[in-house]
Amino acid sequence: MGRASRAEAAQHREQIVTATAQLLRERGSAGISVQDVMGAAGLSHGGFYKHFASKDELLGIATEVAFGSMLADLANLAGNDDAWGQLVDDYLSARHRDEPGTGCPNTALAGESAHASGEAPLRTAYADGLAKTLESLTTLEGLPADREAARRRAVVDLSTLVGALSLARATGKTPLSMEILETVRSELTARRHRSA
Amino acid sequence: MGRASRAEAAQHREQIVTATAQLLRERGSAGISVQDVMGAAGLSHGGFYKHFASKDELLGIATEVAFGSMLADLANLAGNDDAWGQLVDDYLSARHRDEPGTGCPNTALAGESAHASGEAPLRTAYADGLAKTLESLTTLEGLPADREAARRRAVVDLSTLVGALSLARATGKTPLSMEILETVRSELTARRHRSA
DNA sequence: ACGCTTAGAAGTCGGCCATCATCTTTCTGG
DNA sequence: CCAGAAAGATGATGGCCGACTTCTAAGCGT
Repeated sequence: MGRASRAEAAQHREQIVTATAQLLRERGSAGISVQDVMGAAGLSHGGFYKHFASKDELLGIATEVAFGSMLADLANLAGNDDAWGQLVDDYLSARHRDEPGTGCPNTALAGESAHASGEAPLRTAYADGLAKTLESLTTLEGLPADREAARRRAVVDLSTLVGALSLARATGKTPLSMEILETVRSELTARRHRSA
Repeated sequence: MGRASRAEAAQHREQIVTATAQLLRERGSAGISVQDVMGAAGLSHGGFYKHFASKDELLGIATEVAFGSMLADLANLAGNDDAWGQLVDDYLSARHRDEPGTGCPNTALAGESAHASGEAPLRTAYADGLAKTLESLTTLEGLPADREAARRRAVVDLSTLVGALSLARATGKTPLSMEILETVRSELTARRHRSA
């Protein structure tokens, strides 16, 4: 294949980023190679550096994209009534546990960000995404009146969601994994109803 | 150097395992090489396979050791009154965030276990360690009477602790990281006092 | 003391990130 | 409209580092 048009090239770039955003959440940064992501986009590995300066740069961009789609889903949920119940049920579902590639980057990429160096693009993208997640959660579930209380509750609830999903994923498809999901799910919905 | 005596060899093996248990929690399995762990024990990389069948086997053993010391610490805490407050303060401290190598494997190795294959020694060791952690937490904070409620609370509380520490580590030494630690810490101690 | 076993050291093979020469095709200025 | 220039993609290549195997020599039982 010779050369692609500008539109095609842009599309290729988007495919690379999209594929990386998924593979990164599934396997982690060490689990994917440049060849992997180029192959997923249907391209050869050589042209990668016409699109990105380094693998690290791509990981940062993919992290932004992953957070972007997740925040969009969260915003869509805002209109729904009982948005909180929906959120908890989806987040702590067996489906979300088994499909990290399309799931919440706060959980899937926490370890990646922790191991990345301080200046790595992935780390800054993660910090930005987490901050936006907390803002969105705060406005989602909090009344404007007691905004500070809503913020605190958002921090605690997100911690619980992320921790429960992490533990469930670490144990795979086992009874213990299901116990964690179900216990936290019922406890979290009950707690919200109590204070609502 | 030719060969070491049996006692020296056993000591070498223990050094390898201990160093791995720390490095694994700090950098993750992909972040450490056989050369790294052998170098940490003061040896050359070649002799590794006289001690372990594979890197995966070592990671499993190191995971067991990490959980073992952590469970011992947890058992020591049981005698103390206000063990819960102690636990929360230690777990969500800046020190624990910044020193994963000596910290809780439930958090540090959750992502590793999630990415490992179903039969990997690390994964089975993690599942076993998590189960024991939950049992220990259940007996620590629950009255024998309502054991089921104690178990449920242990699951939720551990999820919250693991999630908060994961998020704090992902954001490093930033104001957001401190906010997460402090918010969850105060919320968790308050919740316990309320129900005690 | 002797040979067999075993711990350790050097070597091997493969994969990964990044680069380059080359080719093909698309933009662009006259 | 068209030729030169540049961009996009390819396959080969380099250098490096990884897990694992093969050689060597020092302990240990008899």
